[in-house]
Amino acid sequence: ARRRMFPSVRVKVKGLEPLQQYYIAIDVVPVDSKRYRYVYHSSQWMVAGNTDHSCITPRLYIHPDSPCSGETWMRQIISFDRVKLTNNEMDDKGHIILQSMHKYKPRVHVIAQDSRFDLAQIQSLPAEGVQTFSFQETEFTTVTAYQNQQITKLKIDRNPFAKGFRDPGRNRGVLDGLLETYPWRPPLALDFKAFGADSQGGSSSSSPVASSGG
Amino acid sequence: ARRRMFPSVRVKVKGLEPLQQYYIAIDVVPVDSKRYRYVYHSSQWMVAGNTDHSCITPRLYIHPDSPCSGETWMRQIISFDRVKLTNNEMDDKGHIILQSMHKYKPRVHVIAQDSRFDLAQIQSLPAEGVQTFSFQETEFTTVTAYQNQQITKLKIDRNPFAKGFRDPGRNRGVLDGLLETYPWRPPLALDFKAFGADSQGGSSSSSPVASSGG
DNA sequence: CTTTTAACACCTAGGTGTAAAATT
DNA sequence: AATTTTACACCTAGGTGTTAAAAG
Repeated sequence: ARRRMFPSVRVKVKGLEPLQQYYIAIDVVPVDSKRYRYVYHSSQWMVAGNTDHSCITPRLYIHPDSPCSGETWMRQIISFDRVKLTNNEMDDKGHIILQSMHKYKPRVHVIAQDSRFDLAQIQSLPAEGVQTFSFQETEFTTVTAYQNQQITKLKIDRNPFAKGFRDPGRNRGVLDGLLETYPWRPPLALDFKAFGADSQGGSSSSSPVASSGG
Repeated sequence: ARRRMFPSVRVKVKGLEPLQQYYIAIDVVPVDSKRYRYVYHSSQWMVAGNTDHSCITPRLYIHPDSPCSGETWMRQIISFDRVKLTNNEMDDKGHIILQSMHKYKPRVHVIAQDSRFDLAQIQSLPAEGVQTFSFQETEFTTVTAYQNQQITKLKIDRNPFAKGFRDPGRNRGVLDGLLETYPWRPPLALDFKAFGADSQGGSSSSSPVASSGG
């Protein structure tokens, strides 16, 4: 039970040293210690209990282009479209482990390569030389089955692997044309599916160090 | 015009420091400066001209598991099954560039990670801390179209992606059962296809640092 | 009852040899 | 004539939501 995160986190970075080498990584941290349930008739997530996230260290996903010069990182959009989420706490494939029915927020880390440390295979963040960014609009709620039909529609319309479920003809939403014109989706609060069957979350933005859903 | 190398080079390593980090890489060097042609009626390659290889530095393919501890490297068979060969001298994808109708031999490099050098993105071999191995039986001749029907048969029988060309029924050769019993193929001198249409070569062995075709 | 898992059809993405066409 | 390129059908490999079954 592991699926890619979709929409994926995409960022632009500025202000790096052009010749310095950097690793760029992503992790996903809990927003709170609450468990949520989706109330269908009011179309919103409501607190349904407590959970203790305190003892688990989030797994780091190193961008596959790492390490790379500041110049190269700044020249392109950095896309984390291969990040995989799982609800299996025993996962040994290095995927990001999350609990279903909880709220999370991705963080992007820019890590300057430093000869004092062996960053060759980073398992945890170094103490220095790290800058961390996160974006309110990328917050999401994990699920194993979609709770919200708009999410299902967004995924089917946007994820190339879900093409088989697209309704041919007049299924195109009002935003479709805009999204094809503007690669950066405007801030939206969205749920999205990620686990064996689901997860719910939103992602998109543009900022000093911008982030946007794929 | 780029294809995977098949059979792929597979090696076992011994004698590494268990806790030391190593990169393991492969490159392919010319066996001589001759151009060859295949003489069908005598079923052999014959010299057909000269070429100057002297000014080109072979490209290095770093094993995707790099860097990794000596302990981990020694515990598994190291397979280079994603190595891609091309005859395009302008290739900018980092694939290994070879000329058709020439003889080549793969080399495997074991590179100890050394904090004095930045091995994070190796383009060329460092001056120290490298051990290089190669195996006579992995020598091969590059082609763009198969010259030898036995090679075609070997590829179709052994390469999962060529399954569509397998002849159902009594197409199985005498070695098939053996090969399924023993993962290490005995030394064979073989041609094989690798370019837009072809390359010819063999690969297999068992040695202090063993190598075998996939 | 709510939530998770597993099998499934349907896709994307890419690795095969083939055969015909193009190149040299 | 020899060699290379291209389009192709046929595979492997893996990412989708769906659905029914399983689990809690």
